[in-house]
Amino acid sequence: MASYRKIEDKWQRKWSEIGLEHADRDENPKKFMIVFAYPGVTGYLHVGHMRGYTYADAIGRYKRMTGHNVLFPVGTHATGNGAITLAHKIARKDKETIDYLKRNGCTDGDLKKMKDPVSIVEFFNNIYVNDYWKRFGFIADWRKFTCTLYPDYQKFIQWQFMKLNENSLLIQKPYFAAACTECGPVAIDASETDISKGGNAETQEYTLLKFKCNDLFLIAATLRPETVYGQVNFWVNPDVEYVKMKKDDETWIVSPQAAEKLMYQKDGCEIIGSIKGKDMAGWVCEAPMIRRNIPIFPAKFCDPDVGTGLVTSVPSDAPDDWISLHALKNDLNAIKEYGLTKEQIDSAVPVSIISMDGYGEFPAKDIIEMMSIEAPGDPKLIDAKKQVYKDGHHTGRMKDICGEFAGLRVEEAKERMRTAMTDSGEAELFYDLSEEVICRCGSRVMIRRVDDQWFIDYSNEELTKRTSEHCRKMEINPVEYQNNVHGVLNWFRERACVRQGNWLGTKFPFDERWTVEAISDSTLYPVYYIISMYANNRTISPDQMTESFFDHVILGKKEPAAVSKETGISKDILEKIRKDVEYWYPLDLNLGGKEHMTVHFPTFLFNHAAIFSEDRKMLPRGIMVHWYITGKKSKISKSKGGAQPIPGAAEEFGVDALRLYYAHVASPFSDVEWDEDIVMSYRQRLEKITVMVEELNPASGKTLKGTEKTSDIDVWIISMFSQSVLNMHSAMERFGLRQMASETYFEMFGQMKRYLHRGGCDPHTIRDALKMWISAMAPITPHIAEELWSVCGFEGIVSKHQLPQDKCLRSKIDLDVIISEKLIDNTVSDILQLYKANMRPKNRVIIYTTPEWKKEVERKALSMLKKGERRDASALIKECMADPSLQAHRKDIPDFIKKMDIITGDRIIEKEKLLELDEYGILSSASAFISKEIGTEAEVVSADDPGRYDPRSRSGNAKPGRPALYFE
RNA sequence: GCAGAGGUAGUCAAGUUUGGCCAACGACGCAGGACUUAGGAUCCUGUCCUUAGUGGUCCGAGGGUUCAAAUCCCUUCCUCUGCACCA
Repeated sequence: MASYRKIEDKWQRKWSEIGLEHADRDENPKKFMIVFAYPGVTGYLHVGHMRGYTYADAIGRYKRMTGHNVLFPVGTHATGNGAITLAHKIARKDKETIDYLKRNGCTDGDLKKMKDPVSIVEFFNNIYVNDYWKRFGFIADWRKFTCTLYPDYQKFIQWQFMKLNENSLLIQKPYFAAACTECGPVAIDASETDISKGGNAETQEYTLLKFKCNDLFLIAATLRPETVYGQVNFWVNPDVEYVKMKKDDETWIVSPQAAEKLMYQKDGCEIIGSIKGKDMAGWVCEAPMIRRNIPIFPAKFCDPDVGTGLVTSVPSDAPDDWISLHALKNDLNAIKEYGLTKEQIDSAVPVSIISMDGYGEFPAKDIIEMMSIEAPGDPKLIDAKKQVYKDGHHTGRMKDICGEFAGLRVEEAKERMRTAMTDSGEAELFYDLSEEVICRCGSRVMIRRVDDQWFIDYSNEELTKRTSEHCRKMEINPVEYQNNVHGVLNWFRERACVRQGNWLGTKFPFDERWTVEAISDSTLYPVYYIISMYANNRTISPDQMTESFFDHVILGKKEPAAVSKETGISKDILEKIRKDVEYWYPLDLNLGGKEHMTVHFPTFLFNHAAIFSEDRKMLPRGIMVHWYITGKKSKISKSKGGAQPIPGAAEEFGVDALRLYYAHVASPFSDVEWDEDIVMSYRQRLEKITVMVEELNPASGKTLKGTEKTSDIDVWIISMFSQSVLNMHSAMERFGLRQMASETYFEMFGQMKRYLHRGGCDPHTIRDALKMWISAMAPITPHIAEELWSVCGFEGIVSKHQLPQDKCLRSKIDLDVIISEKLIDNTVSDILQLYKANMRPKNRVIIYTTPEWKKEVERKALSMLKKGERRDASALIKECMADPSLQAHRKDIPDFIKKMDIITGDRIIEKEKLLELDEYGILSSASAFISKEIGTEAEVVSADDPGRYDPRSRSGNAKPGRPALYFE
């Protein structure tokens, strides 16, 4: 066989030549439309990414081979700032980036072309299509390729937002977003795509508590508003110079850093002066909620970067407060230095406010003792704080002292108390990041209030209900996701859908200062694949893609004549596109990685439900989620410099070996660790199969010198193959690619091996079997399948061949033959089992068949079972005793019945067949084969032969399907 | 925190929905043999202990239901994943 690369090229060219990839509407009512969630254009992909894409192609090919007209379009998602960031890095010759690009095959010439974001997207679009998808032999309709930056795609997105608006699903309200002071909104995630530091930061919601002190308000920020009943004093950092900030008609005191942050979130802020921390020590202020005067004490743990730099003290539940208060009480110098009075110090007595499992009166004290923390500033205090916070949140209840909140769980009290205080004007909300975040540009990222943010209202109850109901009718895999997608839909709230700043994407149609963000422009797009070709081949221009145009072709609204007049698109073309949409939609399967479960898939479902609200037959039919290929020990062969590039892997292993690897290595619903040795073992498996098929090749005429008479074994192989293909069909109803692969590359291979081993050699049988086998290979390993198909001289190309269907397959399955062959195999393996126990025959093995009376007893048991009677040994014994034909064996019957297996379900039919078998005939005619297998002469003796040779009375061990044995 | 997934023999990994062909598919690894090639070979056999085909133990741990549990129920330990302007 020629090299993999040659074979791959040859057949890919062939498929293209005959237009296999073109998906056009026709008269076939069975259509299948499949997409995978298109990738974001952020650089090269690696071998892990091909897993899901390969599933999509294999499913598409399978559907094509089972009578479907298949549409499998592909595209890319370039919205966002990935390409912008990359362009910057290339421009400033960032070493890491350049190395990474070159490692993946990027040349200096390519680099020169990658000057601006758009050319970068074009560059990668080309790589994805040619080096990944075409290289892997995908049969996708390339004419329909689209990218989110294309002007026609953007017209589609604008239309989509008009429709959302029409359905009252766009709302505007203030929003607190992470944003760079220079670049605008940024995404904070661990991969740090937008930012250079702080990927693990979280947005925290603080409650700003206002402490009145004459005409000033000291502002403390807390994450635990429920602890206000435990406030006994207030902390300032004596070393910090705080600012006085005018806030509407109040004057607030906060740290300078906090003032800056507040100005991004609140109106009417103005810095009007400053005040030293140490000057405030010794003051008294009024605590919110409890309305009690508490003293202000100095403490160095107040960090001006965290919250407001001022802290309210709840020693009962805050370890920092407990230990600082304790330290202060013993620090006479400090008391003197800051002019604190003894009364003040004595007044600060911890108040027990929350009861928690595993803690006493003062949780803060307990944890400090448990962790043996001795002084303020101990780094262990961070963990102590987290622990108390967590335990309190889970198990805590408010004590009686907490007024109207007494008895509430902490979780609930937190919400209620915060609301009570914000309502009364004693508190306000404030958002901050849990750690410092720095933008790619070097500026600090802050939480900024955006007054007129647009949202898609996914919290809309009617929409959620409708979407959720539709999900029940869908085919969603894995079933776990089908079950909990409803929870995800309910959990969805409004989602900010547009943003400002440096960002590639579609302009928001109602306000062009905004750009549609990356999730919201990739929800309804599968339907656009049906239309994109007409824009790609310039049948229509983006200008002509007006609201009416999409209303007509997607929703079937408006008269074609009117739309034609408005857009200048001919009526014929409009009708053609509309018919295409009606033909291909709904989408049959959307396939994507597990990361899509909580964001993309829900919005995909929501948007379809929203936009096709009047045409429910257009709602998607299926979703399949797949898990990842991960790097070895969390890094994909990092020693070799990162993940293996796709073209290199294709070269090394061959595309089909990789495709088989993805399909078979594990369930799609679990992560797999990339391991080259395992990929190699799949390559070897394909080689074994190739060698076997080539040797069997009916066209070569070099083997097959047998009797050429159809025998049991020929019936057997066709039965087994039919059963395997039948199993494939039933597995593929839920897209069970792994089982399909298992049947084809393991079961059928093993069956063919056994057929040859057993002496099978009928050319007609082999021809029929190969046809089935090779066509079963075509969805997963199409190149090798085509090559073998052609080597065997079969007509046409296998990718267009139809797999035999259920009815035809069932008619070819001969259960009797399958069971007789199983009897033979069982006999052989029983004998080998005895060899294992170190028993070896000196001369020969005698095989005794089952006596008729035992079969009769089992028949009676079966008929009782079939009548629906419970298995009842004593009734069965009675019935057998009464049967005159069993008289001779009365003594053995009870013992035999006790040892009988329990049979249920489908096995009843099999058992019935087994009881009708002519064991003696079958085993006698297979005795030559058996002898060969066991390496000793085998002789078959009927148990019902009264004069049989049976020196050790072994024949009594026989039962139906399991002959008795005697070694001598 | 919220939500979800999972622990199966040396390794990877099926089986769990619907309890009974389960000592538990398969692959890899390992051992022995065949062949005779220098190929990441191929073919056969074995791979928990024990044994005339039996019996014992076994599916994270501990209980329970049942004639029967890897599978159902409860408790417990451990691991992993996703969480919204990141696709």
